[in-house]
Amino acid sequence: MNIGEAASKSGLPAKTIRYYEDIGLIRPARAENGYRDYAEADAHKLAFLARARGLGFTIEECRNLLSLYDDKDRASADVKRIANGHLADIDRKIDELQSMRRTLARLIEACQGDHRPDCPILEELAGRQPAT
Amino acid sequence: MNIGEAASKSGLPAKTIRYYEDIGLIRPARAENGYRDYAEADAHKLAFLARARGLGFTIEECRNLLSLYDDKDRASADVKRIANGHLADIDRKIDELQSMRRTLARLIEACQGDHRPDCPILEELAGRQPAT
DNA sequence: CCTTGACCTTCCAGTGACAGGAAGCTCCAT
DNA sequence: ATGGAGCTTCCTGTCACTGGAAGGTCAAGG
Repeated sequence: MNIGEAASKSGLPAKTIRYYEDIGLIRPARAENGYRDYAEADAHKLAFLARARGLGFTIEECRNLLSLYDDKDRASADVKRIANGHLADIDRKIDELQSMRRTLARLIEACQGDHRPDCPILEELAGRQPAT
Repeated sequence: MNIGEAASKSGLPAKTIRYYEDIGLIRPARAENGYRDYAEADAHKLAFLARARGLGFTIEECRNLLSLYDDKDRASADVKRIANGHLADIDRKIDELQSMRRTLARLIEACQGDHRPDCPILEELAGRQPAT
């Protein structure tokens, strides 16, 4: 199948699929006219990549997951290790965002938001210690 | 003061401070020897930027916040609007991460993580409907 | 047979917010 | 005079794409 069909089957934009080829994630055959020619297995891998990326795995993690997917002698422990690493990344990001959220919400709460210039948000950004 | 001192006062790397100048966030004077020469007010602005970036504001939001900071006739409503927009961004990111987290944690839970190849994580990425 | 338009190809540039490093200048202390 | 720290500019790379230009290919309709 051509890239357009692979794109609609996998849910990835054609541009992205070409990019994945550039970086060596997938290697489709070529038809005589030079068009990329995706087998069903390729389309499955693309959908696999789409789901893995949707869970936030990096491209390198995807590369590793894909090679485990291809390896029928893999150990599930290897997959789990990658997933646990990614889970830890996610937890770190969530913590960071929640910390930002708390501070920001507190400042917004304290700000009148009217026509006057006085603003606790700017004051804190400017370095004034927040009122305890 | 030179860039090194501005860096240690603001907590930003010198590289970052130069970058901020490149994109027009801050415009320090220049000494006769060509060195950047930061006034106290510049150092305060850099610290302001460091805190705003630490709360996750984008550079463009920082640019707007900084111009409000400079504008003694600002309306606090304008600051609050920017902050609320950013809060909404943060909430969206948190939601997305938590959704990833839920799926990932469920898959990790289901995976034995031993020497055998059977792996619910790979199965779901490969498109098998998860057992309900 | 010709045209039209959809689809495909490659290549180049830009995104956000920096970080790393090379080559060279300046300053201060010894 | 010299050594080293600190400063300068400029170029490249990061991550994961996205947009666009210029041009080749294919199937349908006139």
